[in-house]
Amino acid sequence: MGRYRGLTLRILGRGTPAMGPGKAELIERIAETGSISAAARAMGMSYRRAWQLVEALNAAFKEPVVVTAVGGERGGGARVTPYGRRQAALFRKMEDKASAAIAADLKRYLRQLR
Amino acid sequence: MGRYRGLTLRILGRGTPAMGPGKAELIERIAETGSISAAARAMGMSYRRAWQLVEALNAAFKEPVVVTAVGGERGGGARVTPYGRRQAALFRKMEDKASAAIAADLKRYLRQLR
DNA sequence: TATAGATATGCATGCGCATGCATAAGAACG
DNA sequence: CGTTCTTATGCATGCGCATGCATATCTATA
Repeated sequence: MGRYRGLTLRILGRGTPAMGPGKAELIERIAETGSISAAARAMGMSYRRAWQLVEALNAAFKEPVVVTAVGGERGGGARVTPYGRRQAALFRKMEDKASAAIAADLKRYLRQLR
Repeated sequence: MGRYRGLTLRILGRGTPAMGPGKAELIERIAETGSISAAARAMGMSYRRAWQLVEALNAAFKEPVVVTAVGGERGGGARVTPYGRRQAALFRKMEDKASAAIAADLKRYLRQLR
């Protein structure tokens, strides 16, 4: 999982979430493992859901984020495009910047929680 | 509704969302209208859900965010405590700061969305 | 050729959650 | 008192969505 920051950031395109912690992690896991199913297993989510998230990502962005190839035994699989890697990395950077920008306020805020 | 920023910020206490755009708006509406039910109507949500969110808020924070009084015909209703007002306002401020901190990145990001 | 493992997709089942309805009880006002 | 409007709570119904299972198809390897 992404490390705990006490905050969640989500990017909305036309009201609907286009990128968030879940999709970012999925992209990173696919980049690591080279397959959607392995990434799904690693994250404890169903292959179906992971596949739908990939579909949503590719539909949301102007260029492909993940490209897939059918077949097993290392014949097929999924690769994150350089473009997709950039989007995931940029999202992480935005998370960091947002987190840093409100760090002081957030610290006080969290102290008000039971 | 809160104005569109292309982003959503949520504050997590122990992993569970303690404050976000929905709860913040609910607090603001209750402050305006003086009742949970009127706030719920204004937001198009069921009274039940609004009441549960208020319950969750009061449970999440160390001090009461909303205090209620039974009765109608302006006898009862709900008031947002000064403490609750501060928490909602501080959340809005964090939204602004986070938004400002990533504004440039976000602008480029949104341009990558279909 | 058989096997393993991957994408891609449909479908039934189930579960969580939101809604809606009902109810109780209280408070001000005519 | 009766009406109105509120908080507070329970409960049944329904809906959306995630899971799980099944299937089809494909690819490399043994």
